[in-house]
Amino acid sequence: MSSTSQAMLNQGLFEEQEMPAQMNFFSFPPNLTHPSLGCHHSLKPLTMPSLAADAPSITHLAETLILSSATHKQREAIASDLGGPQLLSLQRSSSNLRAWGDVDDCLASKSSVIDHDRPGISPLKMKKIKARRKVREPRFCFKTMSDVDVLDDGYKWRKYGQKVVKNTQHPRSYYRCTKDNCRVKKRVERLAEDPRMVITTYEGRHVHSPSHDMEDSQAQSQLNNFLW
DNA sequence: CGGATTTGACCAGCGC
DNA sequence: GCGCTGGTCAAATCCG
Repeated sequence: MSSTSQAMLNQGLFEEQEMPAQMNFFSFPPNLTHPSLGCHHSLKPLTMPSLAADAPSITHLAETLILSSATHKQREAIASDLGGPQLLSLQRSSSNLRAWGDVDDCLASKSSVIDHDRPGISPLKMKKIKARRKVREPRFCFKTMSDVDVLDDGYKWRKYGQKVVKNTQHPRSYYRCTKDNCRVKKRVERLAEDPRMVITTYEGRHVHSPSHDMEDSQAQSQLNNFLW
């Protein structure tokens, strides 16, 4: 386990919160650790963007996480700590409608529905929709408590920008996956109200595996079988 | 010397 | 149309 990973503290799972940027927001640490488990299970944050093509299974993912990684007793302990199964359900709220809309679009395109085949939508409106869609890919956000800004998620990132955003004290950093043809991006910023909290936002979907091997590979690979 | 980071400039979306 | 803001580009700089 890397020092970066060790710096992370859990914040609870799938606790949806209001975010100004209208995105799916999870308090979901990249490296999930639960005391009732004898080991930690590294969950790559990019698991979440990968769900964009299979949005209805987000709740299933949470359930899979628990069901696949622990004994019956341990599952009960986790569920109890999480406040019951309702916390594992990702609801569609007003705060993430746009992101969900993109997910829906993704699902629609998966079923081979072509935009211009849709009846009742004017070409102008379609153009506007496409213009917005070009900018807004499904995004997924994680909140972790960490001393370091860049969390070790197994992928290699190159920083391409930094910006001070309005009403925040801390700059937002922009990263791009270094892999060729992989257009995944992530943004990293610290929470204004609590600088100890790091907000990591992923956008896009990796077309490759992580760039380096993770430790405790057995549990890792077992879990990955469910997630990738 | 090559790759990564920094940082000011530029661009595009959005609200008024 | 204009100004504000977030996101990206790319030249300069840093660093191993």
